Amino acid sequence: MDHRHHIIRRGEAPAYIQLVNILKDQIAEGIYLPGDRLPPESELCKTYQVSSMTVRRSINVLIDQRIVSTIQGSGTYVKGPEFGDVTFSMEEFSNIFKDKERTKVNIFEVQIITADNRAAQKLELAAGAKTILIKRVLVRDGDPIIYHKEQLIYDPSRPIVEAELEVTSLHGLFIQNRETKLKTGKLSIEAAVLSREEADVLGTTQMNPAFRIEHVFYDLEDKPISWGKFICRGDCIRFTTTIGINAHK
Amino acid sequence: MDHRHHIIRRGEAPAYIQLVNILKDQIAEGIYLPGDRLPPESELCKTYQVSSMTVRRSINVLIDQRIVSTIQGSGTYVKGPEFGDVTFSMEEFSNIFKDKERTKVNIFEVQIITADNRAAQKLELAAGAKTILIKRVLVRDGDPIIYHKEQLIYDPSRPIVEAELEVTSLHGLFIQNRETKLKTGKLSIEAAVLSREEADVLGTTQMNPAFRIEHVFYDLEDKPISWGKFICRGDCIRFTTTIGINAHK
DNA sequence: AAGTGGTCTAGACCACTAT
DNA sequence: TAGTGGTCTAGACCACTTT
Repeated sequence: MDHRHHIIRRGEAPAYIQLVNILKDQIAEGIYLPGDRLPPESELCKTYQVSSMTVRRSINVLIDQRIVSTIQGSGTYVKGPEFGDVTFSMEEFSNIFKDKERTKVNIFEVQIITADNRAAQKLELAAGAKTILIKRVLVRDGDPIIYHKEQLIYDPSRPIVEAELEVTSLHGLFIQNRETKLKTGKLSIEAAVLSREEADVLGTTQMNPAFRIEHVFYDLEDKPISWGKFICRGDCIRFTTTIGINAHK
Repeated sequence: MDHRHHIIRRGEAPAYIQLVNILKDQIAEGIYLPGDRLPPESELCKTYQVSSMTVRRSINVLIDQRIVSTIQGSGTYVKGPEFGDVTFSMEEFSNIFKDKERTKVNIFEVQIITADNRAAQKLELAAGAKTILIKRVLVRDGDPIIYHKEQLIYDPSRPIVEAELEVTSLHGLFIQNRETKLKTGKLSIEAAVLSREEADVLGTTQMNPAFRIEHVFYDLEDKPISWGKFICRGDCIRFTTTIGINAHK
């Protein structure tokens, strides 16, 4: 592979991006190996005829991408791929919800129930407080693939209106809108096997593998709004990612 | 909560970090709500007495953190938390391997076998080629929690030496070292239930939930080196993360 | 035309590391 | 002390949106 050794002005990508790509190419080709020191920034300035700020910005991008790390006063060093740096994105998962042509959300149960200990703890409620239980199923191409079970805090002083339910509506969670009342959330993924009820809802057999994604959402005052779980058929969902240098072309 | 409205020079955090925190605080307090436009950068320059480059850098940090997004020529807008932005880190998982006090890796099987179709495809080998099969189990505090099954390409023209096995040794994967020969990898997580063999190795009962993390690692020439799976007891591993604004204090 | 985000410079200054 | 990373400025220029 041939790689560029200078930066094109006018109408090309920004200089700092071009420099990022040049350095990434050189690392990917093995010109700089893990542990090697890159040329000092002052030298990169001269070589590529850019200012120190531009070089700095390029290096910062490489640091963000965990391709290099720096030691002040010493140099910039190429990192090897590290397992601990790996992240999995929920984007694929989220895209299932956004594809309105193929997917449909059915609410099949809504009722007001008394929170059990676990729910009360998660929602920071007194034991015996009331919550709204919502059960939804997400259907893609006619097949149920995600079962969502959620409890919302129920404040008797305020009437429940549809808009209230919308607070954590699946649509609102995945598509940005101006009415979002959520500030933060905590999520955790665990491996599970389907219970009888879950298997029934998802139209599959009990004991099949599944992901359970538990969530608690909080409002602007950091008070819990809802607690629930997405139960996803394991044969429909898989999280993938890459480690190391992602090709930029 | 009281929040600062000016930037402290001398000995404090860098100006751009302080500005990031000021803006994050204001968003967290609801002064700017999702969909709102932040003050123009020129105004932030005047208000906080910093240069445009410094403001820009702060905004870039907020963009990276998915707290705001910008529309050129229009403004900088506060985002609400979005599911698609969520990522899960393998850091917790990786830390299990790094804790050398509590964890031990046992190789309990090494043999040369003929690659089946699936292995040959993943490793880009001709059908019937030979691979080295390695089975390891990771034990923490005496309990087996992760079972690692891996096939390395076997090149008869090169003798197999210990160093060769080290290429994808668990240690090398998790701790950065200068001998890393890997360039990239592909990883995917699936939900699974333990097979008979897996349950035996992990000392638990069949049909328990588990994560299976499949991996393919590639060398500098983008040729596959190894293919394998980590099988993790579901009751030992859980991936957690947060959504929205992370408190900076 | 005016306002807003986005890139870039040339150099200053500071903090840290190596020798 | 010399070299290296890290922050910051004051202003220039460009691309895009809004009015």
